[in-house]
Parts: sequence; structure tokens; C-alpha cells
Amino acid sequence: MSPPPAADHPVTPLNELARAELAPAFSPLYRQIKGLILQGLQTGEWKAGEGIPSEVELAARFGVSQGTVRKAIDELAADNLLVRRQGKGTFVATHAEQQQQYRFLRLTPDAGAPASLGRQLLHCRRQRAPAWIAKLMHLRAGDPMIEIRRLLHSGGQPVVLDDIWLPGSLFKGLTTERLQEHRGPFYGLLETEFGVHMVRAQEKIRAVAAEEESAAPLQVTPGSPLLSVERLSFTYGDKPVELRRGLYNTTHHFYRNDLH
Amino acid sequence: MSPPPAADHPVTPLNELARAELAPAFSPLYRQIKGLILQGLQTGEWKAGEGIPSEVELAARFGVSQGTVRKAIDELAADNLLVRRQGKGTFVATHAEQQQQYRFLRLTPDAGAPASLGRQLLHCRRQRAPAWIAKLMHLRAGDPMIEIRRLLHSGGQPVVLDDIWLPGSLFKGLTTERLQEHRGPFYGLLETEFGVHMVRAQEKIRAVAAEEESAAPLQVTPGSPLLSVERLSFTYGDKPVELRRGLYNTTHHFYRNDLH
DNA sequence: GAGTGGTCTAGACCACCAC
DNA sequence: TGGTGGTCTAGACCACTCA
Repeated sequence: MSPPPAADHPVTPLNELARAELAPAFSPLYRQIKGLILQGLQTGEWKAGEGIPSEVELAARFGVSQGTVRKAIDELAADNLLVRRQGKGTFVATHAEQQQQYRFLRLTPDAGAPASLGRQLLHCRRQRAPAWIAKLMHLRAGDPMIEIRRLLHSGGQPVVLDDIWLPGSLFKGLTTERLQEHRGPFYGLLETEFGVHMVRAQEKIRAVAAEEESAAPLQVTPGSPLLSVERLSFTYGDKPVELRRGLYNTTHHFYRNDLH
Repeated sequence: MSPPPAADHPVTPLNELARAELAPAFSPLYRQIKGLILQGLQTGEWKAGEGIPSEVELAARFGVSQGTVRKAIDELAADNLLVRRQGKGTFVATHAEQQQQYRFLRLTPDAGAPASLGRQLLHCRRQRAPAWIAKLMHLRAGDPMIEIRRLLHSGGQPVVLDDIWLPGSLFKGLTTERLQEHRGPFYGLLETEFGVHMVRAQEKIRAVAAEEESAAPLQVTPGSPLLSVERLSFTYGDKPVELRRGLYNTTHHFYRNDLH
């Protein structure tokens, strides 16, 4: 509980960036560069899908060698925040131009190809945040929210029932019509229309029994086992911006996961 | 369908290692070094938990610079095959000296600390491989197998019912007694006693209804929703060596997953 | 051919650990 | 104090893309 000891000995700074404060925790140069690039992403200096300056340019801007910038970009690419394309440049990762429809969806059919899923919007409402949702999303209970319910179909059969909650403050222009007419990934829409890029997500997975309300749209009998997937998604700066609860019918599909 | 064109032009090899064949697919030097180190792991030249030679030593042995060896080791460390310890050396990853009991288990309690799980062995039998298991594990139907059934408890309550199948040929000395007396991670036992190290695993997750046979040990009513986690584990060289089917009671626990 | 990222090298120095 | 991995630099060359 006592304050950190004052630096009463001479400090030899490695360089200007090295120690902004009294060296509370040593961080190598390339991590500081990583932080600066992250800042550019967060402030929107470089938008999703756009290219960032070349390594030499960034090295000149930050006053370090190309190798140091390279290592910073390596980490950001490993985090899926940047995408390197040899001969072309380095680009901000985006959900809008994905090969696969849903980057975060781990659902796989038992047989056959990864099967593109059809989408059916059930509703899109303005709501007030219930306490439990507000808590998870760092909001106050009663704050305005958008609630979306949709179905995903595979081969004509409903497979996923999604309930999605978004903070109303960030997505003011999001309407049923806008959702209806939109093609492509949902996260791509949030990105291009509202400038909110999903960076990572946490999922909590359970087995639950289908309730009346969810059994009907999924065309299963109440009490059937369903996979409950609760996803909290974050944008830059670990800010939670989406809560989602999916109910998966895993009769002919499974949730795939790779462990290392 | 035509054979690849013969190399009728002079080839200037980068170095001895660079092109063992007629350069069928270009692979950078550090990946070839990675392959050589992997070979050392696979053949048991360096065993789990042991240290591998220093970067300078390896660089000398392979006739490349330290930086190239470093990049190879970087990738192997990212794959969780090696562990770097500054000032000490680089070590072969092991399941035997894990902080956490189960490295691959993603089960988390709703409240409280990650809770160490108690283990209860139900049985351990010699079996003949059923066709579906044989296929997944690249064996022939009828090949000898070991079948283990166990329960994991949290706070006195049964939470996980595991059925584990292992190829009999690899684990000849594995007996009920050996399992009973063993402390520490199961994969640690396979590693120290049988020299088989699990490198990665694939899981297929579903929601299922509890059957009579599984409801009893888990102390739930038949028909209750359970999480079914089918895991196929691989050792070096992507060789499947374990099939496991866990049934999780997710009333007070969940399966956690992080998406990037 | 110019510009981008990708590889490889060599050397200097730092941080950590064990003796 | 010596050995290990970790960082940073500078420069050469390779592979890919596009005008």
C-alpha cells in the first residue's frame, strides 16, 4: 500500500520512447511501437480493410529500425488485427471481405461442405438494458440497447437461434430495414456502417434444455438438448460491444475447437 | 496430371539444406531448421521436460546463423512444443510439470476459483477396437485397445464422465493399479511412463440428452442436457493416439473458449 | 522496374539465471 | 562471471505485385 520508491538514482534512458514514466514495468521497444500502431487502429487513422504505411515509412516515423517495426507488426498480425500481403502491403483486418461468411462461428456440419448458412431476421427492437447484460457490457441498467433475434438455416432446416444485444449509443442508425437488405457478414455491417470492429470474443458454452420459446423457431420438441453459446465480443481496447446468446441444434452439426 | 518439368536450367543452391529435392515447394531456411528440430523431438533425442541445445549450438550444428535458429524455435514455442526460459535455456514442453492440472480441459466453474478436480477411476479394460473408433485413430477394427472410464468431481459433485480409448500397442503396461496410484495430469503419466506426448487435439462439441448409463454416475436424471466433448489427440507427426468422449454437467460449469 | 513484405546474416548490447 | 535467451540494428538479397 506504500507508494513506489522514488527514482533517486540516475536513469540512462535507452531512447525517447523507452520510459515515459519511471519505468514502472519494462517494455521492449517493439511493444511500444505495437502500442502506437494499435492507437492508430483504435483512433481510426487506418480503417478496416485499408492499408497501413509500409514498414520503412513507419520505421522512419517512429525513429526505429525496420526490424523493430516488423516485430511489432508480426505480433499484430498474429493477433489477427493486421493482415500482411507480400508485395502489396499490410492491411487492417476486416470482417467485411471475409472468404468465410462468419469468422467466429465454429459450427460445422457432420457431413458435407462447411455449408453457407441462410439468415432469417425475426426481430430488431430498442430495449432497456437488463441488469445482467448491462454488467457484462460495462453499461448501466436501463441504458438503451438494441435487441436482435435471428435464425440461421442450413439446407432449409433451422440450426441456430441467435439473440444479440448491442449498446444503442454506438449503433443509432441500425434498423430492421437496414438489417434486412444487408448482405454479407453481420460484423462487416457493424464495421462499414458504424466503424466498430470486433477484435476478439469470449464464449461460454453449455448444454441446456430447449424452452417453449426457443423450441418453436428451431423446430425441436421442448426439452431437447441444445448447445447454448454465450458470446461477449470486444473491440479495440478490450471494450465489450456485443453480447450474443446462440442456441445451436447439434443433431447434424457440431462446435469444433482446436487445442494446442 | 503431367509430371513436373525437369530442371534443365542451372540451379544455384542457397546452401546445402535449401533444396533436398528439385525445389518442389519453396520452404524458407528457418522452416527447414524447424523440421530438423521437430525430428529431434519426434525421435526422442530430446525428451519432454529436458532442455535442448542452446541457440548458438544449434546454429553451429545446422550451419546457419543464430537468428535463423531463433525464428525456428519461435514458431515451435508458439505451437507449444517448446518453452523458452530466459537465462536458462529452451525446454521441451511437457504435461508432467504443469501448473494447471489439465492443460486441455476448458471447463470453468460459474463462481469461485478454477477449482482443482478430483478424479475417480471407474474402470480400465482391454478391448477390441470398434470400427468407428479404429477409423478415427487410423487403426484396424479389432485391434487391441485400452478403455478407461473415469469421473471428475468438483466440490464433491460429479461433473465430468470421461471415456478414454488408447491404442493397446502403445500403452502395454497401463493397468488399473498404475492409474490408481498415479498423481498429477493423465497426459503426464502417458509421457513419463510411455514416452507419448500429446501435442494438439481436436474437439467436437454437442449437446446431448443423458442416457441411463451416463445419468447415474453423473447423478442427473436421464434426459438431462449434457455437453458431449469428443476429443481426438495427436502426438508428433499428427499421429492420433487418444480418443476421448467427455460428458459434462454444465449446471454449475461452462466450457470456455476464446476467439480471435 | 519500383515498391512491398519475407528471409538471412552478423554483431552489439540487455535481462535473467546459476555458480 | 559466464552462459542463456531477448532486443535492436543495419544491410543484403529474395519473392511477389503492379504499373
